[in-house]
Amino acid sequence: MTRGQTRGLILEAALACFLEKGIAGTSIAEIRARSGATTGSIYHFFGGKEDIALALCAEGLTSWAEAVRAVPAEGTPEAVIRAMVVGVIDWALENAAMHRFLLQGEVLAPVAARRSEMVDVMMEARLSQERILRDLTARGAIRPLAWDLARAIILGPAESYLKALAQGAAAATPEEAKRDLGGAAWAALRIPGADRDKSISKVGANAGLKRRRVQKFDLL
Amino acid sequence: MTRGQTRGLILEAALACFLEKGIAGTSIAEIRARSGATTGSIYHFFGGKEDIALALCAEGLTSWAEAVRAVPAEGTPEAVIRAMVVGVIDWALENAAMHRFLLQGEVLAPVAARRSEMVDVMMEARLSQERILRDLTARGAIRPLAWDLARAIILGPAESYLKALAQGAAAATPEEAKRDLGGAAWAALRIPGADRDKSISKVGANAGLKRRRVQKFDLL
Amino acid sequence: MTRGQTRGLILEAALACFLEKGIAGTSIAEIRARSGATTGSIYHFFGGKEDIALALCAEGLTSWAEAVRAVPAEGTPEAVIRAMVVGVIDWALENAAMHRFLLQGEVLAPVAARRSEMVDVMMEARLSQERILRDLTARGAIRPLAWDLARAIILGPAESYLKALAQGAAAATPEEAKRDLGGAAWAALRIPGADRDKSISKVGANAGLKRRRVQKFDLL
Amino acid sequence: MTRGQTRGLILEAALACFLEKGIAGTSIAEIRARSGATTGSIYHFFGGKEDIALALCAEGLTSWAEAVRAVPAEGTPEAVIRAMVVGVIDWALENAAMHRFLLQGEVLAPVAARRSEMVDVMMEARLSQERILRDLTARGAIRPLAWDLARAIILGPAESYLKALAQGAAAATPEEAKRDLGGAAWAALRIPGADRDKSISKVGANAGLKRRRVQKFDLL
DNA sequence: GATGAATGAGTTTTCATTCAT
DNA sequence: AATGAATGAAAACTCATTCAT
Repeated sequence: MTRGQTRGLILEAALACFLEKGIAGTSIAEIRARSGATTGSIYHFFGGKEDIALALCAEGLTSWAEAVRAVPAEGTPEAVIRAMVVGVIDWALENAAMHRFLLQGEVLAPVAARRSEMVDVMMEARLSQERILRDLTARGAIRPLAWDLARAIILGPAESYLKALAQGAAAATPEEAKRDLGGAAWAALRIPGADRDKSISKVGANAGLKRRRVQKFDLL
Repeated sequence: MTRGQTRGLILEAALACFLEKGIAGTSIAEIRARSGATTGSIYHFFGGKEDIALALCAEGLTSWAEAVRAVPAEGTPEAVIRAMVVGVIDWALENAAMHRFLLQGEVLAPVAARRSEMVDVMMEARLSQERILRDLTARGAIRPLAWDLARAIILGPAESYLKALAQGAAAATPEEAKRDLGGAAWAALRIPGADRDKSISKVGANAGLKRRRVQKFDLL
Repeated sequence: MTRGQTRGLILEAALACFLEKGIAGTSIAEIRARSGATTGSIYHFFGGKEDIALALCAEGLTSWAEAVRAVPAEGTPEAVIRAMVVGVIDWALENAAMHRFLLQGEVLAPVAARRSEMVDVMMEARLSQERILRDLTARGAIRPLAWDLARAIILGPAESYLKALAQGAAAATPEEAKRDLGGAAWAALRIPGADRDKSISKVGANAGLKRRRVQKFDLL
Repeated sequence: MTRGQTRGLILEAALACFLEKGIAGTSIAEIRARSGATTGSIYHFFGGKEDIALALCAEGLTSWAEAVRAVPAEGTPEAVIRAMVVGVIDWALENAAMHRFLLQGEVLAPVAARRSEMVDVMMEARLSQERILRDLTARGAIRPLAWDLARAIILGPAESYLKALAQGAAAATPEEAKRDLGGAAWAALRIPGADRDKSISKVGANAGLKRRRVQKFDLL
């Protein structure tokens, strides 16, 4: 094994295996064979299969959180809502393997339980979504809905579509999805009579935003 | 073991185990311990672990399909859309464990492979959803979207909410969710200028409805 | 494997292996080979290697405790002291393998930690020794020594001899040892001028005997 | 790692590990963790685990042999016997860890097999004990007992006491033990009617001392 | 129907040891 | 001297499944 890259090869191979057969369905031997690493090396770098999954998870969640935080919060309300939908879909397309890995139900629960740094990363990402939505609501730019329902309305359809896409069961192209699901989210949240072009110059002060405790997480 | 209920206890225990650790992550020994049945009993009633999962799956899918088909297809377009959302949420709340079980990625593929009658049950349920949406589209009652996108817009938010609810991370009550997510779905799909009260008397002929190939399945 | 005797065969084989190579030095594979049982059977009956050792230990300690309690506490003081020495040596000779097993330092510590029933068994055995010695002391039949020193004086030499015997390094025969070590113990504890033939009819009331806490154990 | 003390740290850590879990039960990784040294360092200084044990053993045996040889063989028989008991207890108290290490059954056999110079060291030490006892016996100063029984009578109780002490189960203080176990040994070996003060001026010629084959070794 | 001992292949994990840096 | 990645054989352990009772 070429020195210094073993750890990465193991993670790469493990991700591929986990996607094909699930974590529980993958054996260390398969990871070993696929990565070219030896048994000893795998246990040199990781505590075991679950630890590999956790490492992948940390990597994926960090990347996802960055993407979430990178969603622009400025522009018209419609642009902001659409950007959220586009952000999710783009990240999932660019990180297809990781996205499917994180969707595997068995993945996130152990992370929340064991890796508190990861919990913080996710909290922060969700907070940035919450901040945007609460601000739009406060400014009367979208309908006054419970924050988690607004989030479900914006991101739920995207996730539904992405799941179908991952399974090869999607009829619409990603471009159509971004356009139509973004449009649908805006249509669902906009206030019919309101001005349409009040652009947001800067997200207002987060005054009164209280961090509610959220114990478990999902990407969407 | 009290006579005649062993089989049920095994299914119950298996469902709980599968939810906690996934099918592959659950061992027969765990089902044995949780159900109080003996190894021999389990193999008396079932062919093995996968067979138990299949039995659970068949039970769940049948119940789900009934719920889907029971959604009234008559009334105003808005009422129909809202009924779809309410139907999903109600079924999931009444069958919480089964709902989460069927959402596990590893569940449905083996069913599709082994139990062709289950595939028919699922196809028929999905077809009934598709039929309704295509009909609404054809009549100009909702926006003309790809069928899978329309489905994602209606059911995606509900699923998102249900996930949060199952994790204890939902702020809104089920009643709020049904009302607001139903409303959002309708707002997203309705055609702004159209008459609002054209009620559907009967779902039109399935004319032109072509059964597209769907390789994998998801409830939502 | 003939039904119903597997567990015993495993214990038997394990004892032989442990004596030859120590617990840590014995592999499950060796126990499997020697017992004729399969890996699965070993894990069916025991939790692992340490659990087998614990089971052996429990067996051995119970047998030892019975032997200790069976030592007659009546007769002349000299006879009582000699009986203690003889009791230890006889038990060790009759249970040679178990005796050597229990002498392996690694054995007793985990037992004390994990099996409280065993701790009770040993406490009781030691208590019966303590009772006898305290009674002799109280009656002025032996020198007034700390109870643990009296015990060391009586049983220490026997244990020393038995260790040498187990290693094939003993020059004296067991008969000589019982006679001479019994005699030595009596010579060491008797009070020179005292009557020699005050026979004990019955061990006196255990008045004032307070059970001191003893946390760790050794056979002798 | 501070220069020049790595080797010592490794030995120290290894001794602690060996005492806790035995040699076979200790892994190089544990010694590494406990010593703070790296795998490479350990193999730089030692050939492997057994080599570390051997080094410890050599160190301990040399110290023990010196203590044994330092026991004064002159004075009254009683003083000589008492000095043997005191010598053993004092050495064990000053070298508590090493004492317990050398008592572990698995320790001495490999040494005897691999390090012939160590065998000589041990033989010589035992020989010096044997010489004293044979001389006392020959002069009629103590009872005529098999040499190994005399040794057991003198050192067995001390060892019994030391074991209890190491386990925290000893009631008597070391001072009491030295006094009372020394006294007991003398009481057990003295010849009742004999003169009490025949002091030994010099250990007699080793006339007739035949070196018996001793296959295995024990400190006591 | 029910029981739980028995099976043995497969999987996970440990560990002494080597070696390039 | 020191480091820690890499190795791979050996050991520990799991588990679905069979079967005599």
